[in-house]
Amino acid sequence: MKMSKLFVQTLREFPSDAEVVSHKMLARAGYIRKLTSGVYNYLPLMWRVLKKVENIVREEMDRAGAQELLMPFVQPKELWEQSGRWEVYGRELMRLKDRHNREMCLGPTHEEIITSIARDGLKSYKQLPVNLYQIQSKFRDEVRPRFGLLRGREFIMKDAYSFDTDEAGLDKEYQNMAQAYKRIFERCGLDTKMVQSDSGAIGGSVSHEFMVITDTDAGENDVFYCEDCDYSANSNHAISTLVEAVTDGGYEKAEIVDTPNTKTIEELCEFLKIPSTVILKSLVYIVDKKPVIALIRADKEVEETKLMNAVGGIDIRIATAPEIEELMIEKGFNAAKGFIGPKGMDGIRIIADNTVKDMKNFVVGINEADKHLVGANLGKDVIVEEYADIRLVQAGELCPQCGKPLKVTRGIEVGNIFKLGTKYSKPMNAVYLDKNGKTQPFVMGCYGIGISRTAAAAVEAHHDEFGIKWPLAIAPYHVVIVPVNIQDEKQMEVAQSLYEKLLANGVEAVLDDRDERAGVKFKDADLIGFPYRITVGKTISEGLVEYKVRESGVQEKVTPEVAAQHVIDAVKAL
RNA sequence: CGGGAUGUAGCGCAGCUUGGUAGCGCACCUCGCUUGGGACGAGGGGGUCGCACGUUCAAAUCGUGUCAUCCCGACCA
Repeated sequence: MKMSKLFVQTLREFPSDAEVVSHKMLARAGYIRKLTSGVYNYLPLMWRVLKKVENIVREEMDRAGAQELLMPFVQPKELWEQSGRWEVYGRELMRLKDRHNREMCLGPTHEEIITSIARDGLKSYKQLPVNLYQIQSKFRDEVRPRFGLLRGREFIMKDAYSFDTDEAGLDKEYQNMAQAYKRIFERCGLDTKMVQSDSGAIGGSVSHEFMVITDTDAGENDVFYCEDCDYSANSNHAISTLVEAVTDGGYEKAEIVDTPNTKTIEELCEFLKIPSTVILKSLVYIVDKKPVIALIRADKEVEETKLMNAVGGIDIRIATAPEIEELMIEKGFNAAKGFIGPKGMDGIRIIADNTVKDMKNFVVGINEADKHLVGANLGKDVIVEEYADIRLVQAGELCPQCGKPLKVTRGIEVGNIFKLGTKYSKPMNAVYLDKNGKTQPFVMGCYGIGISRTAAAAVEAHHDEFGIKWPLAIAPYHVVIVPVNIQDEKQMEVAQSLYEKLLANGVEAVLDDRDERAGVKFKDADLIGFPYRITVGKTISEGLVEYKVRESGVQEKVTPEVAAQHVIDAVKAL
């Protein structure tokens, strides 16, 4: 490709609406252009990158035995009613009506569709196992799209679905996919961590996420991991062993004491001269529009997804101050934000974290302003009927596998694998006949990779102040050849023949034939992120060109033949 | 959902307070000059100032509404 013909416009400045690196870089370097919130045009450079990621995914999925197909973007309501998700998926599901007023949606994922395909096409155990996948645009009407391609409303995803006769078969395929994913991300030049995760709205029991580790805001997930063993988990699923702490308040009897102006845990600790580990904290959440009280040791935080799962809900948020006051008044108390407690909250579901079990003679709110009950005990002063792990792990707590302190980092989720079991096959009556002629529901798994997110994550992981440093395997082009002065016949001649030689050897090369000053070409090359650059300049009089590696910054003066060979070898090694 | 901010040329912005028929930098086109890290000079093309209604002789500018975009928040007791 000649640079003069390449459809790209680099900008001098970062667009004002971008805040994360990948969004800034991709927009400024002319890869993407926003059409509307969370929806982007993939310009030619971007499309080349996306196709490369897709092809790597395709090759590895095929190698793993999966078969590609393509399902529709528009889906009928009826199938979603069969799975029960039409009601529960919420506003993220983009719904629309056709001219006959029939309700449809834009597919955010394809469990319903693939299950209907399997239901119709897989009749016998002899046809199993099967793994079907597609690469396609998805639409999710996010509450707040941001971070460019990392959290778009429309994005490209690879989604695969496996069908097995039993759990053992599913386990095997799950491992098979985990291996395929490792190869895929490695080939894309990404370091990923496979972490345990909650299975979320998609449902099912076991799941793992593949995270690109980053230390920026672009990583929207907290990942807890152990450096001494292989334990790692998303914060919504992580567990830990607590460091030992004082959980006995030491009070000799239960009594109500005045605790003026102690609306926060810190104020209460200071006033009573006690550690927060002997305070029982009461938090009000609204789960599926109904209040739920969560009890937890006050030095710990509640993990909302865990709480939601414990309750069995599908939507959760912390209650607002007015809602809390309303609840207190409804139960016959005066509004006293900061002093709420479980006592007298009849009819409200109360769930206590497991940390509460060990607490003795503790301090707890009693729904009265400026007062707390000290020396409280379970079964007497606080009645708990439901315990669960609803605690957010904190760095420094101990690894559940080996007992060493856990660390935390941020991660970008680029892939996930789920064991669905019969979550969809049962309600949708997707069954096959087993050896005994008996109908059985498929045992399913599903496996996703965010193609566009993977590309953006690669930029997050590989860039510097000057621009993108694409891994060779997913770079839009492998190399740019820069003749410093296109008026110089010798330079152009060498550049042109280098260009042709590289093309002939299967290298994707760009010849920067623009009549621009060298600085402009270098800036653009760095911004766009060509993995290699060959500069043909003054030193051509000595028969030398400059060969430069974008990733390392290493450059050397070599003959055109040697420079070409470097690139050809690198590309062949892919 | 709540709060805040912003919509003026492809991108980044000024002009708005104090109404008078739109400007700067980059990008783009032409010519000259220049050619190793975003040169310089001259000339040029491109905008119903987000949209609607209103006030006014006159609206980018004032008012109301609306749409869009971005950020923050959604109370940890």
